[in-house]
Amino acid sequence: MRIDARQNRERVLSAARAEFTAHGGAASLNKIAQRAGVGPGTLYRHFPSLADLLVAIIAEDVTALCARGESLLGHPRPGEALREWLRAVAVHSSAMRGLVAAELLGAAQNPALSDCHTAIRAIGAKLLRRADDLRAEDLRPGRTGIDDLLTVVNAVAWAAEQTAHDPDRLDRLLALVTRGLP
Amino acid sequence: MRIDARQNRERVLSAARAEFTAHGGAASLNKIAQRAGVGPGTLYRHFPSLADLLVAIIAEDVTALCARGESLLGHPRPGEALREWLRAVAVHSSAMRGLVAAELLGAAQNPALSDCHTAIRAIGAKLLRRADDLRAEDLRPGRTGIDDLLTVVNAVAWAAEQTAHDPDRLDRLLALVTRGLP
DNA sequence: TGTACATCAGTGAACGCGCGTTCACTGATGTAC
DNA sequence: TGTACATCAGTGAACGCGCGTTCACTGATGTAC
Repeated sequence: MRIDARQNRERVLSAARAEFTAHGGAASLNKIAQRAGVGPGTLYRHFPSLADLLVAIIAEDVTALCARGESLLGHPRPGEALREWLRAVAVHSSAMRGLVAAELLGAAQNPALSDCHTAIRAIGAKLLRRADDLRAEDLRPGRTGIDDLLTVVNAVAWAAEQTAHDPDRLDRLLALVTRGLP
Repeated sequence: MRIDARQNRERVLSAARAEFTAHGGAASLNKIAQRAGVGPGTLYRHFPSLADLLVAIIAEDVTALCARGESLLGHPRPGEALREWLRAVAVHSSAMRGLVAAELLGAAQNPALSDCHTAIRAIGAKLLRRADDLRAEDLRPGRTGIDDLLTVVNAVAWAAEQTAHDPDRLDRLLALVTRGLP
């Protein structure tokens, strides 16, 4: 890829993050291009659809999230590891006015985002199983599955973004929601 | 109010419910008018802004929700009463693709919706306090407040609407979230 | 009860706007010699 | 190393579209006599 092309791609991604953060899902592609200092045609050359743009933005974070999860698999206290990772998921999902949470929950409709969702789910399932194993006597059919757990974490991440900003709220809601976990 | 005016008002409200249910926050006022069989001017005469339309729709449900809460204050098992009412809140908030949940969480920005939010909060606080009182020995500074509780309930109601429809999901998520409540 | 009229709700074409998207043209980059 | 050229990224005016919103006009309703 040509140097200027790569630079423009980065500038578009950066502008898109800013616009999505400012306006959530109502962000405009023309304004993203304008903020990036490129013409709309340039934006389209790099990202044929809005979904491509979102995937590119989200994918970077998801990679980091999965790496974090992998390393937490070696944490001496599995329950704590799970909570720490769920908090990282929530922070990630809070981005861009909760747009990330909304997209990930509806990821089934979008093949590219679906990969992100699958990756998160996989590492989350490992962390949850490891935490569960420590008290195997509690294993019961109805124990929380990773899908419901991630759905709830995404939900509170989104909710925390919808109201006036309160720095402690996300942690309070997460505590409420993960109460009863190993 | 003239008879035909009242009929049109009802038809607009009904069409709006249908359009919001189909398209969430992306519903179009012109299409609502079209579906109702009235001109756009008629819609504007009854509801000068989209917020007015939403408030009118939501307010009806909120009234019923508060009445339900009041009657549940006489329920012999306060904890069960609280859960039952929270489920009713969740069902209400799920309406229109989660738009109701989103609006109620951001209600602070909208005076009219804010009244709905306040009414719900008031009856919820009563139900929660009644449930808490039964085990007063557990009263601790960090016990869940009604605001966080309602936020979480709205959050899961919204989340349940974002994904493919699974009739059991809402109840599972609510159970997860209210685990640890009196 | 019947009729004439004033009121006000309803109409819908039309407006301006910003959106997503296209494409003929320009020009910078990287390469081959 | 220097130069000529082919490639392909960038440009941005322009398009069609559907949106929210307006307003001069029509007509139904309810009332007064």
